[in-house]
Amino acid sequence: MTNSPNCKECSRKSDSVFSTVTLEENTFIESEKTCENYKRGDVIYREGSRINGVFCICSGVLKIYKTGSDGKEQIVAFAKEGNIMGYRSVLSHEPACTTAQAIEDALICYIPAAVIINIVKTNGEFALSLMQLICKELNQANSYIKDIAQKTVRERLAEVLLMLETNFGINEEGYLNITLTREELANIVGTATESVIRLLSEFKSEEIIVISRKYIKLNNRAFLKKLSKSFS
Amino acid sequence: MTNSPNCKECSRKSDSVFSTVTLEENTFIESEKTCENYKRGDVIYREGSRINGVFCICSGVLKIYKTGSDGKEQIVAFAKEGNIMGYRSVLSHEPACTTAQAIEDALICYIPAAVIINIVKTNGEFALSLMQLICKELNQANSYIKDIAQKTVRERLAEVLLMLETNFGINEEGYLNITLTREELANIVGTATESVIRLLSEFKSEEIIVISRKYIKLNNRAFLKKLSKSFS
DNA sequence: CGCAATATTGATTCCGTTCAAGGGTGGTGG
DNA sequence: CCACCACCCTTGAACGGAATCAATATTGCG
Repeated sequence: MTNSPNCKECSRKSDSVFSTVTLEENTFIESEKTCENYKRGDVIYREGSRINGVFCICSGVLKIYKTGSDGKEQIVAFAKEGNIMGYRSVLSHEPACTTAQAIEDALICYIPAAVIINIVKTNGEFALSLMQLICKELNQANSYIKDIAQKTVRERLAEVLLMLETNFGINEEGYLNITLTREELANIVGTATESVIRLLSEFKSEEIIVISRKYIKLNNRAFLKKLSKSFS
Repeated sequence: MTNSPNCKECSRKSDSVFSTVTLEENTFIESEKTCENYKRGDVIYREGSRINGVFCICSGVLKIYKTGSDGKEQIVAFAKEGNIMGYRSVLSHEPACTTAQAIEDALICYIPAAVIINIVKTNGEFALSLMQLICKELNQANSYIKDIAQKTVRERLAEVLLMLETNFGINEEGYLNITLTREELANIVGTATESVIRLLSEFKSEEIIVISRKYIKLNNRAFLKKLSKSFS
């Protein structure tokens, strides 16, 4: 429980579903929500646990993953400022099907389930935009099923690097605005850590990327795009 | 355009989202919908094409797939009676992101986009149940990403066989109520046709399954379940 | 009946995993 | 302040699962 940010600010953030809530709904949310700070590594909610509300990210970055039977994580999404999480469990009254963990310090709001469900039922525009959001995620998930099934690890790594740039942008020096461990990168691509390391150093020696510590810069997007075989 | 089935019948079918539409909405849908028969192999809509309505399946079975850059299909879902398709494109006003093709002769209704969107906006219960449906698919998709990334082909084939039984049931002799080509099976599992054939004949010689032509009977569910490492 | 699609089996290759060992880095506490 | 420890990164070697290529066999439809 810390300094509470203003939801009206959040709702203006890019591609937030909350752009369709009315002023009074906004006020209602404000009055019912709580906020909390999380440190890198903190788990916001865990796969299998009960959630009784949704989480909105004011700042920071989370990874959303499923854990395999051998304990290996598969990252299925990231969440950053303006994003909403946990709606699946809330809407379906089911335990969380993923784990959400901070990879950067984060400030996150919590909105009780009843508030969200009420708005979904009474505000058709909000329901529609939330649906569009879920549909988009569904499409991305289906695309990724195809990619993991059909592409090589090299192709998928190229794709993931481009996705990270699109999703998180670059800083003034051109480096990706996100740092992941090699293991986390492997857990997105769906491969072994060693494979990611080998391929990154291949890309580096082919001058497709530049690596400085944990920071990565894409040097040849056209090549990566061609390699990734993604035409979106 | 053929003999038009009654939507009230459809809406009673198991797990149909239409169970939440009101009587008058139902009547409205009836008056606006059109129906069509499709033969095995017919494509209902193709990835990239525009759809201006949703499809409801009265009878028959479809495969929903994405096509990779080399033309290989990745099946991401099946649709059978009571299911709805194409809502993603309708809700988001985007081209279809998958192809839907009949693998059994099918009778399919078409409901114009405006009708569905109108009901979503005005009937909160319907919006909610449609959302729950999409969320369920999203969760299944994310689970499958993890599975393809982490499990062996053998494990995934076991999982797919169990899924087919759950989804389509068995006939009086215990055989799966669906027949797929080996290639289609491979396109679900995400592997090569030859690999599926080899593994099926392994399962057969281990007496885990029985194969009679295109028909498959699961003989040892417990073993398949253990093998698949799925605990759902 | 004949052709085309589907299924099967074998041989070979190779991509990626696994196992192993060593080097680097950052954070913490004495 | 720096020494130590845990964690992360890197590289090498060997193995193995699955893809690919190739050559039939079988099925079922027109």
